Amino acid sequence: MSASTRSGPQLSRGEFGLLVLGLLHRRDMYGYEIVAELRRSTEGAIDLPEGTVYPALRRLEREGLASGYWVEAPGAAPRRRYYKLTQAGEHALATGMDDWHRFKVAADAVLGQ
Amino acid sequence: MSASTRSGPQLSRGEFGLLVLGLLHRRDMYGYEIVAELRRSTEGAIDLPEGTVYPALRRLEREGLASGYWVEAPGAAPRRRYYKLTQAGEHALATGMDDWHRFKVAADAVLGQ
DNA sequence: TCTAGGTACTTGGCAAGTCTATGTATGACC
DNA sequence: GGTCATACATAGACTTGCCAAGTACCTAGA
Repeated sequence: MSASTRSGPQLSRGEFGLLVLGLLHRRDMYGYEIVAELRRSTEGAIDLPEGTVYPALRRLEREGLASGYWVEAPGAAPRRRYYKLTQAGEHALATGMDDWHRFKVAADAVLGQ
Repeated sequence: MSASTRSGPQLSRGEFGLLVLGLLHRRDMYGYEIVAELRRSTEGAIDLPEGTVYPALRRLEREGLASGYWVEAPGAAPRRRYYKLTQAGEHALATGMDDWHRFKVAADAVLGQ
């Protein structure tokens, strides 16, 4: 045997899920919009493909952190699946931001700022 | 098709590899020492099990970012496999820290600091 | 002497997340 | 009619992270 007892989650897995939670905290959004908004607001620094975002949204929904609903788009564009943070999602966001902050500080310490 | 051309790596992939590179930049280290040092210097915020660190070291070596060498331990303790950053490793560290910094800023912007 | 615990590395295998690529469908524009 | 943008979906590959277990040796203590 080896390795002591481990504690909380190690981040870096589901980090993108946290970002999505952060966006949904502002307002309800749909997948395609999230991709665009992420790219826009980070000036391309974070550029997640649809193949990452859609599964992430389904994950969040499956885990009860967000709930989705269909909205017919104006005109006759493709309908959109909007997602809304649940209360559990708000809580997970708070916890996740805490973890993120601790991780950031720790990583910076290791990397020499 | 969709989603424009993607650019560099998205970080959060190989983030732990970056931390290891950061440690090796200070001085040559061996696996068990890295586990302990990471835990110590981050006050437990980053606590990687051996099952994560040893494979990571092998990965770095396979990719030419670090080179390993055996050292007989003083006394008659188990021998240690030390790792040293290669030039490519130093370069990858610099690039990785750049990416990390950009990611951090972008993520904080999304999360509202 | 027997046991426990620390050091140190290794490996198998699963679970999960990410990304590429591709597909569907629609409407707008030229 | 062809192209582009919107919008969602998913299969499959790849990578990572981690648990769990094992090997081997040494020291300390009962």
